[in-house]
This record gives sequence, structure tokens and C-alpha cells, in this order.
Amino acid sequence: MHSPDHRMFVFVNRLQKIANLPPEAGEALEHIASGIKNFAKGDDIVSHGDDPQHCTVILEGWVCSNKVTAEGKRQITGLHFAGIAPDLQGLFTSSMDHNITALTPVRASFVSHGELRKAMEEHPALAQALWQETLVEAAIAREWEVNLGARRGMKRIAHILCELALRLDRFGLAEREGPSLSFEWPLTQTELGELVGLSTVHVNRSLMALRGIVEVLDRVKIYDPPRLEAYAGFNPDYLSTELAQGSD
Amino acid sequence: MHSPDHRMFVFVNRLQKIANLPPEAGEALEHIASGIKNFAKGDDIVSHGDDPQHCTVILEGWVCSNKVTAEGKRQITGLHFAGIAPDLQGLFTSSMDHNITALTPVRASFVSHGELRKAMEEHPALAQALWQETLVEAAIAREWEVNLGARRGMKRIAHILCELALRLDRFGLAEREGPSLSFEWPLTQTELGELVGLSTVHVNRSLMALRGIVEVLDRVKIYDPPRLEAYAGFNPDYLSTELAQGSD
DNA sequence: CGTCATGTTGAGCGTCATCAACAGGAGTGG
DNA sequence: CCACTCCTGTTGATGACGCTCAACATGACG
Repeated sequence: MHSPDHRMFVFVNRLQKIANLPPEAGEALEHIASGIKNFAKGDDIVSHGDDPQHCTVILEGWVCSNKVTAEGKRQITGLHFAGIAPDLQGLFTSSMDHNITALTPVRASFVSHGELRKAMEEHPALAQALWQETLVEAAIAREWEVNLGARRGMKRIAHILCELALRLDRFGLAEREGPSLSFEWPLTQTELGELVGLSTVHVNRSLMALRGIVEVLDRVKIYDPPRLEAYAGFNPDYLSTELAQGSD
Repeated sequence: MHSPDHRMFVFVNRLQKIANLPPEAGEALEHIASGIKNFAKGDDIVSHGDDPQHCTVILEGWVCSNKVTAEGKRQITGLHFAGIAPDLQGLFTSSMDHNITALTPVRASFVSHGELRKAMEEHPALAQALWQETLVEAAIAREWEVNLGARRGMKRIAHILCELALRLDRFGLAEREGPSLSFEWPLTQTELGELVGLSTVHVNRSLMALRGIVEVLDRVKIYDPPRLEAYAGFNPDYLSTELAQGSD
């Protein structure tokens, strides 16, 4: 178990990768982290309309941001893993415009808005790193718009899987085995449908048609990554915002 | 005509509305603005893959961000008006992940990345305002994901029109006439299709079906705004990030 | 052993894409 | 002034993609 002083390790580590966060700024974050809380699968960590006074940092587990339409349809608008603060936006707004929901059991810690503002004043590099974090999310959101608006069912699914493979692999959360690549997959087919804007039934049929290239069960197994990327028309440009400029 | 010292007026004005930008920070922006350039309708102001060394500030006209899939389909991922810096993201990335294209004749000015960084160091409030700007865009992008993934054709169109009516009205770019509301509309039906993820033909038919509530020609005229909002299931929550916290 | 959540399959139908044709206005050149 | 082209909007016909309703299979769990 981490000592309280290294509780924020995954978060700081991620910010360092994205933005070359200097060590002092990372330590400042460690000092203002408070508490650890566990959420169960399905729990809303933050709900639409809330006005939280702290930011949540995901230490372990999968989380999604999502909105529900007037007709009751839920759309997942983002997927987040360990090392992210999905409600950072709450620092500047008086009311959340979306929900943040646990897709797996989640362990999280917190940073009060007040203390975070102070830390950012003392360490402008911290503010910049967090800003860059929001730009990473924005780039991903743009590509999801393309996915939802301009690709058909099977390619939508294929594209999302390519993206997740890359994002997870980058943070050591994917496994390679020869050419193939696999990672944990906690979403149901219904949830995948809410993510790609398709009905459960259609997701099911699309997944079956994709077997041979990918298999999606408790884990995603991509048997032939280049082929899947070619099929999806996947271009990872938009994920390069997640790499610090100095790191290539 | 504005003197060079007030060239950035619309931009500063917007940042003040969003983030209570202090006057000194606004003046700093005025001092580092350089040049004015005109773009023709259809011009790419920034292209996918570019690595610009300056930010572009739109002084007049409509602009969209967009991406093109491997299959050649274009998806419009954002609409921007006067007073915005649509390529702010370029400050932190080595290569743009999308295009920024003029939808009308556009007048723009520029701020070099280096000078902007200096100004942000001297005026942390400026950095924060620009960060908030990116959060506004992110909130809109999330709702567009919902629109594309969870609503059908006619409601998608209706929803976008409700959003634009509110955003434009907020900056004095819409006209009221009794209950009805109207604003400039420079997009072709094909472009609207690229925005809502529908074919041109289907956009055409949907627009005809919506007549009576909205009419979309050179201007959009919403005859009965509440009825359109009810039909679209429009909830303006997500646009409240565009209002400074102190302003309500 | 019943219940519940998830995945799977079939049938029927609606939304929306595609292909094709045409109308009108704007701009161009003869 | 007319012929021509290009761009945009409009309309029809056809079929594919994806939704909905329904039923059933399976495994986890109490």
C-alpha cells in the first residue's frame, strides 16, 4: 500500500507524461490530497447538477462521463482510467453538465478546489499541466464526434477499440502477446452501445461480425492490430496531445 | 475602424464575460496582437498536421473545426464566431489534429505563442480565462456527442439550432421579433449535414418537415422557440459554462 | 431453484443513405 | 443578351443499415 505521500502517484505520473510537470508541483499535489473513497460499479461519482467543492482523482478503475437525453437515452461521452481527474471542470463552473459514473469498482482520492487553486498559484506549471489535460480530453471528444457522425456501426466499434488499445498500452494497461494485444474490458454490450450510439442488438451482431480480428468478452483481444486499424481508418494523430512535447 | 489598440475588443470582451478577465490582462492581449488577415469562405485557416507558431483570433465571421475520415467523409466538430481563438490548442501540441475552416469571409488577427506565454506568466488570470475557454468548448463538444449518438435526424437539427440561437443571442448576434428569434445562417444544407451526421438529402427533407417551427434559409427563423426547444429536448445547462460565475 | 443480468437470435419495419434527375440563381464568357 | 457552367436546393425511387419487440440461453447469485 502507498503511504499517504504517494497516494497521487498515478495522477502525478500521468501529468508528468503529458506536460513535463516539475517534481515540486507533483509534491504539492501529494500534500493537498485528502481521503480515499471506494465506489461500486454503477455509482455516480458526480451527478449532473452537482456543484462539487473538490476534484476527484481516480486511483484505480474505469469511469465514464455521460449525459442522458430528455427521452431517457444515455450517451457515454468519455472514458477515463487511473490517473485522471474527470471533474476538473467543476473548478470553474457552478454546476456539472454531465454525470461521472463508475464502470468498475473505483478507488478515488480528492483535492479541495480551494487548495488546488492555491497550489496552482504557487506552481503555474501545475495549472498548465491540468489545462493540457483538458486539451487531451477535448481532442478525444472531437474524434468521438467524428466517430458518431461519420462512421457506420462496425467501424465505430473498431475505431473505439483501436483508440483504447493505444491509450491503455501507453499507460501500461495492455498486454502484448506476439502480434496480438489485449486489455481488460468491463463494459457490457449495452454500455458499448451507449458509447457508440447503437442499440444493444446491433452491437451484438457487429461484434460477432468482427470476430476473427477482435474478440470482446471480459477482455478485448485484438488478434491483428494493423488490420483492425486499417479497417477502422484509425489515425492516432489526435492522441499525440497526450504525449509531452519533449518526449519524442 | 478600430485603432490597433482595440483590435482584440471582441476577444477580450468575450473572455471578460466568461471569466471576469481583469482589465490589465485584456490590455496585455491588445499589445501583443499582430496583423490582420482576411480569409475567403472555404479557406483553411489552420490545417490538420500544421504546427502553427501563433494563435488565431477570429474578429469577424464564422469558422468551423472539422476532421476528415479515411473514407473522405467530413465531420464538423465545432462552430466558432467572432471573439474566439479556435487554435488555442496549438499552444501545447506539436501538430494540429483537425482543420479550422472559414464558413464565411473571415477577418482574423494573431498572437504569437511566445508572446502569449509571456503574457500568461505576467497575468495568471489570462491563462485561467483561456483555460475556461477550452472548458466551454469541451462542454459543447460533449453535448454534440450526445446529439450525434442519441438523437435522430430531425431532433439533431432542432437541437443544434436551439444551441446556436442561445450562443448567438448571448453575444448580441441574434434578433428578436415578438416571440420569434432569427440569426444569420451561412451554412449550406450539405454543410449542415456534415455537422449533424446526415446526408444532404435527408437534411433537406428534415428541414422541410420542421417548417412551421423553424425556417432555415439565409437566416434561421425560429417562429416558436419554446416549441422548438421542447421538441429537441434542449436543456441549456451545458452552455452555462460560458457565463462567468459572478454574473448571475 | 428462482431471479436477475447479460448475451444471442429471429422477424419486421423505420430511418436514413445512395443514385439520379431537375429547377433556379449566380457568375462567366462569347 | 444568351449559352454555359456551377452551386444549391428539391424531389423520387430503391434498398441498406440499424431499431424495436420478442423470445430464449446462460451463468451468477441468493
